[in-house]
Amino acid sequence: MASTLHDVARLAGVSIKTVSNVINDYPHIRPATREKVEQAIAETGYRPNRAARLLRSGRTGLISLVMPDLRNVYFAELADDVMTAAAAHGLSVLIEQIRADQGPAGELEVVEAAIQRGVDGVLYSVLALRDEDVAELRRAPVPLVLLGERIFGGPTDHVTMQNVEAARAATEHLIERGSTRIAALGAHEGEVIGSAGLRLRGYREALEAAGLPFDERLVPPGGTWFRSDGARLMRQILDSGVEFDAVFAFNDAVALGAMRVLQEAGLRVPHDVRIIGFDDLDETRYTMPTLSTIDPGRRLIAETAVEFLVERINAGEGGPAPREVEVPFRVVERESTAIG
Amino acid sequence: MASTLHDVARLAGVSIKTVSNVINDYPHIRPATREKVEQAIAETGYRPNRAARLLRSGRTGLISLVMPDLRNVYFAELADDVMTAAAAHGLSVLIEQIRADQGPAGELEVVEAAIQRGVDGVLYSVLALRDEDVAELRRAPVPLVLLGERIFGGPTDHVTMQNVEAARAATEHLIERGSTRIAALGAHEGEVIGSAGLRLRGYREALEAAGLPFDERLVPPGGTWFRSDGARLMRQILDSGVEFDAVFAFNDAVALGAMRVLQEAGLRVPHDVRIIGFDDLDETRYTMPTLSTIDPGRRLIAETAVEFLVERINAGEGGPAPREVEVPFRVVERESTAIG
DNA sequence: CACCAACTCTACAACGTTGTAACGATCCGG
DNA sequence: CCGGATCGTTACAACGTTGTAGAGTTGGTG
Repeated sequence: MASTLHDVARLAGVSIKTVSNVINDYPHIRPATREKVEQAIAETGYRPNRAARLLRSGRTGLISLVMPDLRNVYFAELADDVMTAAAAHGLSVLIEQIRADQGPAGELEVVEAAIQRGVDGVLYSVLALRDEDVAELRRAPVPLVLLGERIFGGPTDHVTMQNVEAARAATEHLIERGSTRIAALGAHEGEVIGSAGLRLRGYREALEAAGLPFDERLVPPGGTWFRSDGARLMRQILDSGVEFDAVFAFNDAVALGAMRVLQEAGLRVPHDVRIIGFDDLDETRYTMPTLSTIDPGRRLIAETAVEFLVERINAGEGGPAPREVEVPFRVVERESTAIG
Repeated sequence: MASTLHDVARLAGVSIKTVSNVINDYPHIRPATREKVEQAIAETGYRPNRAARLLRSGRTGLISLVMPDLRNVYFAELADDVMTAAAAHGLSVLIEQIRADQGPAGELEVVEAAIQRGVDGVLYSVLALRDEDVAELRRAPVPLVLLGERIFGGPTDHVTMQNVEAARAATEHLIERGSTRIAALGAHEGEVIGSAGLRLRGYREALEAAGLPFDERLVPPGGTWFRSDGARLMRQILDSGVEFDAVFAFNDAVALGAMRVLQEAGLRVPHDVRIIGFDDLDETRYTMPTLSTIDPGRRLIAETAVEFLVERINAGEGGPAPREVEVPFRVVERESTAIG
């Protein structure tokens, strides 16, 4: 059985409060007493009971991270970044996964369940939530910070990447190198405020700015952004016979799936088709060829979001007005978009 | 402010204990009372306080999963499987990461910290722990189940893959196809009971059985099994000029890093060099060429481990003697080891 | 030397929950 | 219709910790 303050106090011949004071560095303690207590602590192997501490302070030391499937490497890396940032604040992370097939209602349920778990706060990387669902979040009884999507004027803090600008930059990167028929892989039909919608917008903006036409046949909708989706969509385009000389994939996994299909079809990257992804996953440095991509500032997103959440937790009810932060992105040029 | 049993009790006009009884499905409650209480719970938005529960009863509905870096795709997929299995038992999973540079002492600290969090049990996927450290685990005050490594006669339940046998089968797979100079990537110098040591043993057994010599130059030590390690080790072998016609990588990430370097060097897979990995990651189906690998039975490992842990948690102090389970593996043949 | 301030320590009450023991009410068999 | 068993509910204590209030001691000042 683990020892408690009582055991230590008995052994040291003082009250439990004095032991507590020693542990919490209360200033007014005679050196002799402190030493006695410290010896008793060492002797009993006392460790403070976390549950009791938390009960007293009303905290759990736990935050939830609600996000899509960990099998998606981007989110695994995000989870890693969040856990590292949380650990720096002494927090543990409870991960709750959203499945793509749940839809907005199911997704809100997961968030709800995460809150029910009894955590100090929730980080929420939106997957399918729509603008009109956001109001639901207002009722959350714990601090909530959104990651990764852009929802304007929401009731919560919000840390996001520059989806539109980055997608535009990726597309421009291809255009600058001479590509004019650029396929976009990963669009979701009808979606506007999700990553898919925003990246599609960036893509269209770049085309427009360059005076290039938008061709629906180059933007087949559908997919959950796994490698297999990239492969499927690429095959679909090849089979359709539509002409193209570059690919902007909405994430790296899709890009890699697509690249595989291109190579299988005898097309050379970047000679016949240039391709750029989005996310800057570790593995994009080791593929054949290496993949150009967008570094969306994932680590900074994680750190900022945890920072905000901790602030909100400490602030209690009040706190600053909802903040909206966009972290900077970077175009990472590698072999898959080289000229020639 | 979050509501408590007192608030609910006041609203429902009963004692707090009755509310507690309703929540914990105590059988003897009048339907009318139950309904009153449930309505009050809904009205107040009451959520049990985890810390108080833990303090009183020692249960939290939380288990820890201590494991290496999520960036390692194998572990991300394992975490997913564990979370799915845990959810089926109504448990939430707290993930704690071990860093490779922490060493055994740091690793035990993470396990210790995980226990301190106040969880009902711990799943522990060993990274650097050595045989002599295992004794430390005996003192764990909560049930603990080990995953993935083989440590004989430990004090805990243990669910593992057939590292030696699978590695041997992978090597034999290459030998059967005519390879005789097989490089092994991912060995850790001096390690014996970790995955690296066991897979190395399987490799050596296969060579021996086939009457092939063991050549140290084909087994460069070092690495944390990321893609970059595979690339580095492969480059090292190429630079050394030693002859080889096949590669057995100790995991898929290493295999993919190595494959990239081979192709860069103008070697064709499988024509010039055959290559097989280990883990059966999703992406091995989409690389160019597709990667032959070992399916180590990851999902079954996760399910079995959670099963064992739940049993131990419910059994309390006693329970069955420590169990040792090995799940079956499978050689997955793809393009990278084709003949010709 | 009286008195106030600072120092050192302690008793007690909470935090929110659940186990224990016990209460009155109801039901059943004889 | 009485006595014991069961039902439905409650008061109280306890889990291990920390905040509050205050007691006793020491030291310095007028």
